[in-house]
Amino acid sequence: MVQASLSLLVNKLRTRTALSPAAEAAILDLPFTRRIYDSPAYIVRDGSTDLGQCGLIVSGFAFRQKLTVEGARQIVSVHMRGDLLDLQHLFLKYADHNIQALTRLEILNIERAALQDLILRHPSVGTAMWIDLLVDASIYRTWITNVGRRDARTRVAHLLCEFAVRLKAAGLGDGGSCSLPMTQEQIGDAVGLTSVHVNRTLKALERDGVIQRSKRDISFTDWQLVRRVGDFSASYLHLDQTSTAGESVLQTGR
Amino acid sequence: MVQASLSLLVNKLRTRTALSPAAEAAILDLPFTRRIYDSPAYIVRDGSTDLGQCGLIVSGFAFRQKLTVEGARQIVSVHMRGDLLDLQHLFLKYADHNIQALTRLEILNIERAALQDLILRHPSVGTAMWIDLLVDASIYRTWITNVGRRDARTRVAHLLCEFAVRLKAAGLGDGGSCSLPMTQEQIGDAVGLTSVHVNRTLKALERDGVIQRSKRDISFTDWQLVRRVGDFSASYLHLDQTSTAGESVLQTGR
DNA sequence: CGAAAACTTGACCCAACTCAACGAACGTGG
DNA sequence: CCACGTTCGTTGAGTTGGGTCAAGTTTTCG
Repeated sequence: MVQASLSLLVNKLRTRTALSPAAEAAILDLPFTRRIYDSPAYIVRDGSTDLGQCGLIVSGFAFRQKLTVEGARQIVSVHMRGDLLDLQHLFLKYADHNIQALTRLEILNIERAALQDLILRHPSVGTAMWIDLLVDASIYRTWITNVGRRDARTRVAHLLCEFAVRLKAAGLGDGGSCSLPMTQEQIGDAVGLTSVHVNRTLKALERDGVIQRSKRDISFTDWQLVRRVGDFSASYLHLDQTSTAGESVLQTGR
Repeated sequence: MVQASLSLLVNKLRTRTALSPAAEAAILDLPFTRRIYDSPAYIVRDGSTDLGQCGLIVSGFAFRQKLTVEGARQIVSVHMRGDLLDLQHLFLKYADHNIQALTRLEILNIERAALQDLILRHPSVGTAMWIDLLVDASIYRTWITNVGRRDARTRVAHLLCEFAVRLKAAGLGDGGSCSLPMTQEQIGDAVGLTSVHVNRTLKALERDGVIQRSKRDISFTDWQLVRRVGDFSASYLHLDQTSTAGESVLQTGR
């Protein structure tokens, strides 16, 4: 049970780079505490200097978010099972954004000091986390591009594609759907639109046969079509970091 | 002369975390080659697997950029003296964006292997670079927010504020101006607007006394005013990582 | 079962875009 | 150092994608 949780971290880091057996053992030996958050709970607050823990998501979803003076909210990333939340703050003095639970969230907290120590002792772990950071940065760049230069239809479709691929990579979906627990307002906050316009956009995508919806579940029958509509190529997710061949989670189109 | 160049890297990393004398010496001993790029030259191309070098900017400016299928361009970051360009790709198999020279650019190329080795031998260097990565990520998050949730006036002012602060931190400006060698089209590509609208926005900011312009130089007399107009707080730049007190490059307003 | 939250839909509006023309600055070669 | 082509900046007129407001309707959940 205990092992099962930290092995999630091992598996995650393994997708980033090869780990030595000693490193894997050391990860499984990390001390941790378990914690549950309920939906709108803050896990980290912007400006907080209390960054002693690093959270690993075991189940549920979380998102990072920033607010403008006007009170507008921008979701800058969404995280799921296997993601490390506080790598982004591991060496910083204070948080520069908020992290919030999107759903009921099961977190495994690891002491910052233990993690820093682990990285020192096992460089491959440091490398894996470094790569994780790089992938996050790549996603940020893609989101800037998405929000800055694509129209509503493309933006929303792109987001759906990203989630479908990431959910599958996290072992949570089949790649052809995304049962994302986001409200339309939250989707809007992620792609820089209003909830009203997200609603119209989703309806249009459904009308055009690009997506199917039932409740909050969104699915695709024609992956190539969604990809095209969303101007999506999965390469920025760097899911093939460790694979030698070109086997990929989904056809990425690069 | 040779030392003078790599000492730029030492100084840069020192702003991220304390370095051991041995680490500093090791940095100064890194083998490198110098290279000049002229303005629209590509330094790294999206998809490239040729990521053997890591470039340090000695003089000039560079930017990262992504293109959509529609051919629209989004500039996702701008870099200046002291910035490390390829930390973003150091452990990845291929580039996920383009890096281009914004001006004539003097780069100091360090072998990826030498850098990886340095990080292994001197953990403080790894930490400093890690922090550098974290700050880049923080800037990305801020840009997503800027592009996704602010109006044109605020967006442009925010960008100008960021550059003023970063230029000063890089020893290139007085904090009250930014002589940025960007065309209005490039500014537009950075904030998700058209060049025409950037032009109108800059004129409006000038008319309202927020900025002054002569040629491409933009300056502020009233920093607090620009900050307010741009909804800017410098905290996301984490410039006070190593300072113990609250001394800051500019009044950051947090 | 009832209240609150989320989703829909319509009518109207406006910030930013497009297109287009022109002027200013810049660099390059003769 | 000047002529000239090219890039960059400026401005106007008209258009539009997405926002706002507001009133339902449906879903969710205690």
